[in-house]
Amino acid sequence: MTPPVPETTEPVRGRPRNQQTHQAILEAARSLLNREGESRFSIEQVASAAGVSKASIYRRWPTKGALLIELYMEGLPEVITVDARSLRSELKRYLLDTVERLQNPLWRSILRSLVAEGQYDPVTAELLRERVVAPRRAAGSHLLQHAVATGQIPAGLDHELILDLLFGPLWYRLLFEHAPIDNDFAERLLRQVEPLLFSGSSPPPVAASRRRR
Amino acid sequence: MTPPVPETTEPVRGRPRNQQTHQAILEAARSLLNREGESRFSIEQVASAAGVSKASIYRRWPTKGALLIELYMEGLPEVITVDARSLRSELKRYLLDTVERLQNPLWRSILRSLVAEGQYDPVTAELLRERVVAPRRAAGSHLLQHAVATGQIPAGLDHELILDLLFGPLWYRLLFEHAPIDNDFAERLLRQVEPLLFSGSSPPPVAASRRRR
Amino acid sequence: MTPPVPETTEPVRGRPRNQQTHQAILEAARSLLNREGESRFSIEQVASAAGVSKASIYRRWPTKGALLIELYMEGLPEVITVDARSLRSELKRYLLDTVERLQNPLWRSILRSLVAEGQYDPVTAELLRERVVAPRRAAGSHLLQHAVATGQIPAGLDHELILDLLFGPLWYRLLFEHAPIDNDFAERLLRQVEPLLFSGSSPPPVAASRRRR
Amino acid sequence: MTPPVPETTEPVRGRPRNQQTHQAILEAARSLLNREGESRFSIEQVASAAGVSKASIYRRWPTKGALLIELYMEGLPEVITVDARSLRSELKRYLLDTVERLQNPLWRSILRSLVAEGQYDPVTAELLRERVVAPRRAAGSHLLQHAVATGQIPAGLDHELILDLLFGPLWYRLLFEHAPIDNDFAERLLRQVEPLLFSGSSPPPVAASRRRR
DNA sequence: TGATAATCGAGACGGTACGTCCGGTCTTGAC
DNA sequence: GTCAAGACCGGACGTACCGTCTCGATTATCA
Repeated sequence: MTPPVPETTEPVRGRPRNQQTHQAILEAARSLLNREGESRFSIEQVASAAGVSKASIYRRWPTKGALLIELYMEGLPEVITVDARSLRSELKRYLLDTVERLQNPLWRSILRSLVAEGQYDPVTAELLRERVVAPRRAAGSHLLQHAVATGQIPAGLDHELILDLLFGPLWYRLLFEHAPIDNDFAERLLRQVEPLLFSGSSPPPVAASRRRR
Repeated sequence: MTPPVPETTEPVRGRPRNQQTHQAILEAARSLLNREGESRFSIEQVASAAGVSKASIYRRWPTKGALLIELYMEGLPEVITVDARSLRSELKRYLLDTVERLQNPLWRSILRSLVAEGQYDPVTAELLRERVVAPRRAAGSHLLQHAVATGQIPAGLDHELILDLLFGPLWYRLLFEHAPIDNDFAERLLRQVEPLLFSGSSPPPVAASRRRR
Repeated sequence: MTPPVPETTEPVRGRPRNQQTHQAILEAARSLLNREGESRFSIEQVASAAGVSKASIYRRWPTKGALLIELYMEGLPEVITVDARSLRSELKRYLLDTVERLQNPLWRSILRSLVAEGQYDPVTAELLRERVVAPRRAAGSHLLQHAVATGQIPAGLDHELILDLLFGPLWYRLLFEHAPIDNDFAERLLRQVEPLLFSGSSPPPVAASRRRR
Repeated sequence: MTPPVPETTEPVRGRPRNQQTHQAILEAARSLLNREGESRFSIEQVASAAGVSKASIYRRWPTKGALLIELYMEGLPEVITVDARSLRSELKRYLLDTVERLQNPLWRSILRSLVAEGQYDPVTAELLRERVVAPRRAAGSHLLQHAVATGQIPAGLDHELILDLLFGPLWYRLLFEHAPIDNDFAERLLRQVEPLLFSGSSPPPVAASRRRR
């Protein structure tokens, strides 16, 4: 998706792909996923709901997982502009955004289907790591490094583990639904994780965070 | 789970279930799951591998998920004796045990299949919550409450969230395999979460984290 | 059924068969067959409808066909008293009796199920010939022979073929239902077959038959 | 049946059916039926013997009965050219042809399976009447009418009943196998039925049988 | 009074078949 | 080369019956 190099628009031989077909497929897939949990998400149903041949789907996406990933990407902001100046506010912003997206049944359905698919299909599993898990972790990692560089947090923290603590609970609640994913959850999650970041040996920089409340 | 009281053991009408059949099914299921990720886990294959009719499986487990849950339960210690005297050592023990179990491909396969199944089948989802998620959370919750009562940790901690922080990362790594689940992970997880519990240096813990409330 | 030799009532060891069970099975079978054509006639359903175990059925009747035959026999008069004095009146009586029985859905259902079963199961096929087809043909044959002896019909007629002409059309209409089996049918059948019998070289004995109309 | 007019041959959408698959199914079905009476005729076995998926069979024939009917039709001459000039010779030709076909175990097997199936499945029953029973009766009826028109047989005969007398005995012997269906049978059947048609010695037939009406 | 034995209901058991759904691939004619 | 349509094989689904079997309980005859 969104290749960095513009790839010299290779001259496209034969009939060009119909953009309407493309959209119809995505639209149908979305509407099927919206009927959350109501039976398995199948290519067959997408095709018939979109009035499209199965081949037209497989031509575009080699795998159910790939289609799901595309739907997932669509729901994300084009560019993730990270204001790395304040770690605290960035974390908060990220969590609240995520929580908001996860209120949407479609979004939840996409992610849950992706995880389900990924447990059996290694290709989807790889996509899931590459496109969903890794980028988020990379962004988080970058944020933490920058915060170290700017003295917001001490060096020597276990960044990997901190990212697990941030993302783990979100997936946990998404997949098992033992408890809601809402703003309250986001705030309590932050409140738990923050002390791990700003608990420097010397007086922790509590001031800034307080002002923001 | 499996109530200790025999509940008036109703008089066994009809031909009793064959324990060998029962074991053959479980055995076959285990061996199929062991060939991790290699195609979907299907009742059909379990039946044929066990030399058993499909009906004999459906007679015992109404659902693929129910069978998986049984396999999951088998791998657990009958009674979870929690030595609640020391929260710190109990947490460590629990995490190391869990990590060890998760080294086993079969165990991982069972849990991953369960999650996958649970994303589509509401019955399995419910089983998953009831038999897998809830008991663990209950035990953890009990542990924390006892630790409060014995003054090991301050009152007023956000137990729910702490449990999310403990279990979330485990599932996160299990399902996405972006990083290993090993003793090192367990120790680092503990090292991160402990300060949230034992925040103050000496017994009665009052700290920055509490002030923030 | 009804063995000619009384067979010395062998001493019956063990618990005797329950006559109520016996009747319950037959009753249930009848009621299932009465719901004509509504799904296959299965031992399983008979057992459950009769509140009886399948074993109790198989103990009495080795085969679905055997059970059906028993139901068939039940619908017949104990003794078939043939008044062989007048072939003409006997034929008429037989046909009208048969037609009347075939008005009964249960009776039709039994015979149709028997034929269906007999096409696949050689044991039922044999039963069908022995118990249903052969006795009727034997009676008819006997009747014809007596009529020859008493000079009612000429010698040298093709008895076998005449029996085929009498019974064939009945089964034909029963199995394909292209036309009803009613009194009109019986009378027209008789009217066609009679000339084949009473078409002696010399004036046929028309008088008697006319008076009966 | 298979109307001569091509009925605007709708433009064949999608991948056309594979004629080899089609033939493989019919071939497998035939070979299974040839192993006469050896177990029930099942779609499952046809599929596996033909190396074809069950779906490919159900796509073509909605019902076991429909497949059997197709096999039945295949064994018939495309067009039934009836030389109506001589009723006597036509009847003889028809009966001898039929008898010859019924010597073939496959043919017998098809018809017997069809009858069995038709006793339980109303759809097959209807097909059986429409495709097997009715056309033959229609042809016979037409023959008789023509014979009346050309003065070969008297008007006023009971055509329906005569057809029952011709076809009934054939089915009767086919289904119960109490006696063979051979040329001798055909000839004796004819010999019995003919007098009913050509009752008078010379052309314009008026006879005892007519007076009885 | 027991021992023996066939019955009873319930229901488990391995099989076979049912008819449907989906996965991914392939094959048409039309564009 | 794409498109819709839809055929194709394979595999799984969950259900229904088949005829046999194995239980504990019951009910008779024989010793």
